[in-house]
Amino acid sequence: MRTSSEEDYLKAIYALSYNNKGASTNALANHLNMKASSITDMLKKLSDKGWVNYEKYKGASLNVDGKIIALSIVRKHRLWETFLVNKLNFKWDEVHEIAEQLEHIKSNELVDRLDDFLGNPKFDPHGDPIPNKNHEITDSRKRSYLSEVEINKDVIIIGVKDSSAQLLQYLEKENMILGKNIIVLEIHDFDKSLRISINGKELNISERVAQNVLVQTN
Amino acid sequence: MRTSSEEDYLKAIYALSYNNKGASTNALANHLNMKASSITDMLKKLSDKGWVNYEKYKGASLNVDGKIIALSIVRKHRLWETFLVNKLNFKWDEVHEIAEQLEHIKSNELVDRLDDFLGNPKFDPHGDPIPNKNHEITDSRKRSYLSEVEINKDVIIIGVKDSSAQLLQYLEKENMILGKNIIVLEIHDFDKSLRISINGKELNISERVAQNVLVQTN
DNA sequence: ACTTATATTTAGGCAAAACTAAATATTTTT
DNA sequence: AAAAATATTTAGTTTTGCCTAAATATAAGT
Repeated sequence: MRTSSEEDYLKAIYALSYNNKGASTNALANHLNMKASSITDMLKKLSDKGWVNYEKYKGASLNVDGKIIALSIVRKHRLWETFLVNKLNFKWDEVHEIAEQLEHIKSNELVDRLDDFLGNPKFDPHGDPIPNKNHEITDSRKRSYLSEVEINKDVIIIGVKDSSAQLLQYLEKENMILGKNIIVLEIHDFDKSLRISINGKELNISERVAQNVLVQTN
Repeated sequence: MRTSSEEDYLKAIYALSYNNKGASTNALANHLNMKASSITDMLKKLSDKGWVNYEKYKGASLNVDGKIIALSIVRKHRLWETFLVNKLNFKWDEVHEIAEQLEHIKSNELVDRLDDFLGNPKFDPHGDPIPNKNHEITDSRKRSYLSEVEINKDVIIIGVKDSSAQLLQYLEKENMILGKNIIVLEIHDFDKSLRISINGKELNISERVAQNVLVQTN
């Protein structure tokens, strides 16, 4: 058995682990809004429970069992977000907090039935891929952040990195919503801000925003 | 703000309070599977928070604020059970545990949207009335337990008292499911067991079972 | 009414999960 | 390579919500 808190840590380690690298204590503390000492405590515990590889001063990474748990939480989170948007008509910037609670509900039967009820969706309302029953993510789309797209390439918005309500509301206001086509027209040297074309209109956005918008490039 | 644990206590006090009487420490301990000393601790806390009237050695009752909270939890529990049965095709004996978790999800918006999504149901799959947005229960049906029904009266199953999986499975096996008509043919003196007619067939059931089956008598 | 039984409370303790402050490692800068 | 800055861990504390054991209050039986 495991607690919601443990699940949150596993999910955070998963989120912060790029290309086989683990997550540092400070990065986790920052991500989870906690003090570093609390992270150290929990990493020891998760290591004892056999879900995490942890070595003093060297951060933590998920082992096979830990990754399965993390992916099952991600799966639940994204399925519930899909439910909230597709069935209960929430907007995509309103669902994160609720899904943070729902992802901890324990019942495999429930998750699988919810999956079927939603029509086994492959992506959630933010464009993120939903792991399947076997904890596999299959996302064949080539994706990158808008800040890294080459000029004049036609791309489609498929998600965001930071799913804070502030960012989502900003994007909504500028009509930069899921599925929209974007062309990067110019990158200004002095601040790396972008001039983009969307809906036939031109628009300037900051580097910060571009770094948080996920696009499909093929 | 309040914890899931506090919500469980308020719900338990509500469940054990008949005709303006409160709930005793021991009754609560039994209902919640905890020790009496734990109950005393929490009753003091709930009293300090202004949700419960508590006097030493005299048990606890809900005040107006506490009752509103309890009813909002009951409302969530019953709406989620309805969702699980009506939308995800669970059977009525499989949903209690999951609903015990879901009832603690915090979001008024979510509850109200769920209510609408389900078509504003008045009763849950066990036949219990669902409190409305304003925490009012309106159940005009005349109800009693099967053990108290007069002989030869035609009644309809509308719920159960003890919603344990064992009882629900027993009822399902005997085809005593929600909405079925029943006539009590005879009450055996020596053990108060009942001979009833259901689906045109005759059947014997124990007093214990009859005491747990809720029926509509008008 | 007094004794016994039952119910409830008090007192003290424990584990989980967070914290602060101090100590120690590691990394970066000069 | 030493000093300074940053990151991490250790040690000790707090709160929540439960527990056990002992003390006390209430209820029941004779």
